[in-house]
Amino acid sequence: MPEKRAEVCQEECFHPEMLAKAKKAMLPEETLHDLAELFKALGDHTRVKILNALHHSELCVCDLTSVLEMNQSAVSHQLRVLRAGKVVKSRKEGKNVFYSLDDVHIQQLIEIGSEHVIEQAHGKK
Amino acid sequence: MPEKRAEVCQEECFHPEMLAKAKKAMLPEETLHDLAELFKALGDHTRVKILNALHHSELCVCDLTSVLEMNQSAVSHQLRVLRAGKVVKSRKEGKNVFYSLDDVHIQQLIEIGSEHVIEQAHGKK
DNA sequence: TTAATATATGATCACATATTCATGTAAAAG
DNA sequence: CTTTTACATGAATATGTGATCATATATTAA
Repeated sequence: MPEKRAEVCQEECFHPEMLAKAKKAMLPEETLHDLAELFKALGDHTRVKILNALHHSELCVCDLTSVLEMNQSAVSHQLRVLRAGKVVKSRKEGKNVFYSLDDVHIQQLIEIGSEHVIEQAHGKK
Repeated sequence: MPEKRAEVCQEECFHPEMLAKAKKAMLPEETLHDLAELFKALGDHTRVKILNALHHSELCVCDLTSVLEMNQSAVSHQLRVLRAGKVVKSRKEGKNVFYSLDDVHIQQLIEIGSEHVIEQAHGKK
């Protein structure tokens, strides 16, 4: 009659070789942290829409409010998140601030992600 | 003396050609929604760590609790999110449930994302 | 100077979400 | 059957987050 549940699984549960390999191949904690922050920055409906709009050319904040049909404050707040997450970069020109995707990686993430969800939606086996 | 702020920006703010192009090239709402959900599923420290562990081979829940050094309940809850987001798939074998990345797209997202954050961390100009 | 425009940001609030704890379920062993 | 093991899940709670409102800043024009 065990007094409490085991804290960890029993030995027979482990798969030592695969487990050792997996542990060895883990990225450093800092990289994993940054990676989670990156995907978190991408993981919002409004921000995905912004990135989609910026896919082919830079746009100013005002252009984005027009594409998104949202008020300027909400757009600016989300742009802040994207800037902090190094997902977009900005360029000031007079009263306007133009935003664009930070680099080709971001483009690729959007493209590959789109492919994935479109395939899923088409009900592949 | 304007009684309230303008609801939308003035005409001189817009960049009609780029704006029209951007609007035309927008992905369908449903795709954008799914894309945001996909990145949201990836956007968490625990889940990123799970995906990193699964990068080279499938692992059972118990293996994952060992890699992550977290209790089984927390791991299972996060696996549920990953399953719902079609990020991982599972396979039952006796008492064990083995998880693996859903397809090559997920591998690519992890790889490209890692490249991006590692470049950023190395302070490129 | 004052006013208008484009953008940024702090505060608030409602809602989402990650972890923990307790418990449920399913498979295998005794 | 009962027990054990591996995993799933509901409830509760604490923390995070997105939209709105009001306001601040910066640039340009009058």
